[in-house]
Amino acid sequence: MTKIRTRFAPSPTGRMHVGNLRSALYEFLIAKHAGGEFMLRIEDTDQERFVEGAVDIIYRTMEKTGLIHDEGPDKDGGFGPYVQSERMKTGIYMKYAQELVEKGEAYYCFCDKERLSELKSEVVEGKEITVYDKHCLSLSKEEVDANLAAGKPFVIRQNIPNEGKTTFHDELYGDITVDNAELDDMILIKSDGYPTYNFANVVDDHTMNITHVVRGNEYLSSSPKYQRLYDAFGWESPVYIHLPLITDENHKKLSKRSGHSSFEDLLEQGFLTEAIVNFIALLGWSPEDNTEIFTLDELIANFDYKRISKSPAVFDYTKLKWMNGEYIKAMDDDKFYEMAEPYIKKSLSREMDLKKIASMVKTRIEVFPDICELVDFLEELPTYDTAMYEHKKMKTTKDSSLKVLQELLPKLEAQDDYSNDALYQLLLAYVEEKGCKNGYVMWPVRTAVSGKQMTPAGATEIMELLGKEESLIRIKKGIELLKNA
RNA sequence: GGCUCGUUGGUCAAGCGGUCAAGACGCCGCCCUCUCACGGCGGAAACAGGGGUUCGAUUCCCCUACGAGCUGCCA
Repeated sequence: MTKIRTRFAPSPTGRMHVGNLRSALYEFLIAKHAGGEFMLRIEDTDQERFVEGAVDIIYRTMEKTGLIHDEGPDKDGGFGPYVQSERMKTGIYMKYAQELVEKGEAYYCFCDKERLSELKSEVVEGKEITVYDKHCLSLSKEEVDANLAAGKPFVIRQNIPNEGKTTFHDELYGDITVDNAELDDMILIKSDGYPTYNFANVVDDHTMNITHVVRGNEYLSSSPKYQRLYDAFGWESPVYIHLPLITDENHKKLSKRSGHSSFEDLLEQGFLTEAIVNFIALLGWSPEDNTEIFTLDELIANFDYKRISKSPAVFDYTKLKWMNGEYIKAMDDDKFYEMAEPYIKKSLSREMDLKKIASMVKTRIEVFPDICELVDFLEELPTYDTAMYEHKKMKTTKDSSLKVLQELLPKLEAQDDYSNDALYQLLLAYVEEKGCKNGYVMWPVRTAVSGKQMTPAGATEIMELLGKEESLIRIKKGIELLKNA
């Protein structure tokens, strides 16, 4: 049995789309699960869409996510070059295209734009659909040579007969058969000399010994054409695994408009790399048991590609957030503090125990930017409505709150130890004295000291952070507000 | 329009002829509690429709509906 070889073959056109990242992940997992090799190939045959720096994004993303390739432009494994524009310079694509021409499986086409536009076309849903009429297939060898000698621009097209059927096999979808008449003579070599994706892909996958071709579902309907190419060359076709689409909440192909279509978008929104990888692994695949949290190594161990789903999956941002929260909660405190610190500092200029704040906030966020709105009240007491003092469950009213705060004020002024424990004891003693519920006094104090309906900490913890001076200022402010209410 | 693929709760999904149709997110309720969160417990919520095949269909086949993808000198 030969070693499994998969490849990730992105086009350097910008950010790393999550669909692409998932393809890379699955390609990596399929290879690694079987102890095989995972290769990176850059498909830059479209010079128009090439984006400067996009290749770096690809490298960076793969390194960050841990999808380490065994071979690629930066790691020669003997199958290079690994960049299609460089492969083109070796003449490989033209050589194979000409082989097909000789076999009658492809032909030179000299039709210009004008002629092409005269072809009968049909407009469906705003899209123009034209089918090439094989006009140049009838050109004689002499005519072709003459045109070539004259330097006439040309493309090379695949010659697909109008009769018969073509079948290919997909591991997930089974055998798929189409009438050849449905397949048009696609272009193999463009007029700029570059191969099209369709052709380069087949030539490269074969010459680079790729055993399993893993790609998005959008290629399913053109696969018969690729199959014909393999057959024409007499090459054994690879194992095909087409992946279900990832869609947005409207069930449309995930696009930039969604705001979270790329890996970089998600990082900017405060997601952890591990959580993102974990989440997208589960978009279209599930393990035998109900496990949902996986490290990359665990994914490698458990990934069985036969369990990949066939139907499209909606990218559920809410669940991603939940999963990110799970990763945050599982993080050790030092690591969490390190990552949380910048966000805490962003909304706090006062001197405070940042570590304490970090630990308070840890179980309350899903994404790091959540921290800001959680701690902002520590910086400055927000303006708040005195209606907040009324709480049914705590049995508090504005009047009762005023009374509690007024009675507590002298005690708090006399108190020097503003540690959480000491403060808590002090308030508890007052509760016992009054014979009321804890909340009856905690609620107004917390409200006065935070100005918020909910906080990531209790009243006394907040006072500890704030310190005596600021705590008293806020409580007095509360009393003022209640008096005027 | 044609072709291809798909269709289990709102979402991710298990299921691969006989189940009270898992689990997770989200939602709701209760408990815990110095508010919220965490944690614990519980709840509502699904096999697109119609024909077959079968003793028996969510599972197999066909049709319809719906959805998506492709139909580029883009990948």
